[in-house]
Amino acid sequence: MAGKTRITRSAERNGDTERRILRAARTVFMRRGTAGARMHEIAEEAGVNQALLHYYFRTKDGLSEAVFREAAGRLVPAVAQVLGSEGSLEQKVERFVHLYIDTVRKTPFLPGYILAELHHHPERLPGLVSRLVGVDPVPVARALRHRLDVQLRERAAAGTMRPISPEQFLVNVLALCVFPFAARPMLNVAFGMNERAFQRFLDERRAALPGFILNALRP
Amino acid sequence: MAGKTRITRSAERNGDTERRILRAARTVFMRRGTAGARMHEIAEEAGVNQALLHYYFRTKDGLSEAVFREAAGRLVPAVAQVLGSEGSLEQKVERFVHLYIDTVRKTPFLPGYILAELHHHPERLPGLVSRLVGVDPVPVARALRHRLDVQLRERAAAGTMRPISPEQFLVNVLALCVFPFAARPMLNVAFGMNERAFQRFLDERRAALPGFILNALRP
DNA sequence: GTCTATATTGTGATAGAC
DNA sequence: GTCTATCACAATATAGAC
Repeated sequence: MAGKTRITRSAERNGDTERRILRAARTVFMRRGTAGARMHEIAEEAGVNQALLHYYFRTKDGLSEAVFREAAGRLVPAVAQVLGSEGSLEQKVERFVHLYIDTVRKTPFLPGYILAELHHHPERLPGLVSRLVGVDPVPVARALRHRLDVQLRERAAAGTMRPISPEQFLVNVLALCVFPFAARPMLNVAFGMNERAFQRFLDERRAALPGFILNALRP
Repeated sequence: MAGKTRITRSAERNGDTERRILRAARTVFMRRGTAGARMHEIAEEAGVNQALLHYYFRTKDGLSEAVFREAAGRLVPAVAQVLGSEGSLEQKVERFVHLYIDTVRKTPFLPGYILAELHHHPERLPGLVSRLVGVDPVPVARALRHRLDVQLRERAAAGTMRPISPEQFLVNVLALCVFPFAARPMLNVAFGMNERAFQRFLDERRAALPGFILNALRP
């Protein structure tokens, strides 16, 4: 019967306070952005005192970096993995579309948050990716780009695909996957799209997008 | 020789202080976001005293709304205009791509700023668009959507185009135009794309995108 | 209209009891 | 580890001279 027997608040003491804080921070940072987020709100959301945030993460900056790192850590590896994998362009495109939509669907604020953060703190990206991958990201990106380039050129030479630069190709694929999430509020207003309609929209998109992309490159 | 003859600071008194402030605010809000922007920095950027910002715009919130309204006011009408115009789908797509890229190129931070703002303050959008257009935006959007729908259905029935919903169609077009700007920082890192390379990238895109989109919908 | 000085709040962070 | 109380400073906003 040692330890705290009394339960002081609704959230029972279970030792995973740090995770609770991180989770709350994720929620708040994603909806308010780093600059707009308030430590007070995070503490409230986590059901703990504000001082505890500092106990675990010293500063707001530390907390925000932990959140951002974790958030980006969900997407960057997924992208790199699919692009780096063996397989035809068709397979890569389909895998990527499915993986991206399935992943982000669970945390739909993620893309908007990441884009916004990168927009306001572009300097964070290189350091972040380095830490994620453990190596300098620039040569890795270059290698991936190169492999894609080779595949696209082969196809163009064989006449089975229109010529397109790997940069344009990648931006097209990313754009079509990312934008619907980043622009969710716009869709809400412009199309009166509620949560259910948005989910249907995503289902439809998941199925149609690979064909759309590949068809666009037919000769 | 009445009035102020002496020029106290590098920026000469020319009476358009309000515009100078608004311009500075636009710059700062776009790069820092509304929450991250500091009135102090705006005043410095405008070359005036901080108190003047309050003289002209009372509060930071007032200033930020003026900026956001002006920013969105550059894009929303352009979108509506093209979509509402007469002409074939081919014409609309090409016009839109060209208009969008040409417009935004001059202020490349605009899309990222708008997406970020809408992400953090989705409640602002309806009120904003109403004020811009002067009427309730929802029926207008519905009407535009409907016209597009009719055109798409006609094409599908004639067998000259794959069936696609107007929502998916619009999101595709917007995504392909908007994303490169919103993701500019990512491109910078991932492809080592400097300003000149980005401009070339946009030229290429402006030329290729209409074909890409229309080709994707070939039967 | 524009400035300097100052009031007033908001917000991140720490000290110290328990 | 968690709380309450409080500090220190940053940031918005106002008063009032010129």
